[in-house]
Amino acid sequence: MIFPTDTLALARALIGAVLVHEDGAGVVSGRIVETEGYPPGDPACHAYIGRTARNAGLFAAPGRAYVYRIYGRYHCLNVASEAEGVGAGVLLRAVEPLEGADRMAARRGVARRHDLARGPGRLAQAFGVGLAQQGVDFYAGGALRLEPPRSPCGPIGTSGRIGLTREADKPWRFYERGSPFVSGSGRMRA
DNA sequence: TGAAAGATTCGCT
DNA sequence: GCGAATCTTTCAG
Repeated sequence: MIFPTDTLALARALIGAVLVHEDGAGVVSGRIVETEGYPPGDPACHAYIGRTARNAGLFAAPGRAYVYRIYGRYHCLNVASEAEGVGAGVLLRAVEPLEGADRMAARRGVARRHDLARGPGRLAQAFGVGLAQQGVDFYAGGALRLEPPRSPCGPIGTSGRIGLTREADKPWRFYERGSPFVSGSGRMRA
């Protein structure tokens, strides 16, 4: 497999990789610029409390999609990692739109390119990803898939994770330095 | 059966 | 920059 199974290694490797989603109307794709890792045993990980109906996707084989609803309004897209039966994954937080930016804008209702997929909920909405994509294999080359970086990515930075109330200080957030598409500046929370 | 918390976003001040 | 919206899942009694 071109992507590692170790959670944090995967989170880093995904920076610069390309997320592609083909739906009935066309292709949307984007270059991943921000991720967060949720390793096994992490108190902030959904799987930490044990396997439930909701987080079962995290226990799937590496490379499977785990989609969950947050705050009742939005979806977040994750990639399962480690091994089947282990609850861990990587959250995709932001991408730089490549193809289909106009379709993202239509779905999101915004015109500014850097606002199309900056943030987990926005990313899922822009790509048209929802619970229907639960358990999809990113490595199988299907409608929803991950592709290797098309161009060398810039320097990668790390920081504490965003939006968490526990373990937020762990440096398990990865992002491309200097990219205007990361959600880091301007919307950090304590 | 009831109550609280959560990996967020949008809108108004 | 700060506070509200919104609903599913999970924990407690």
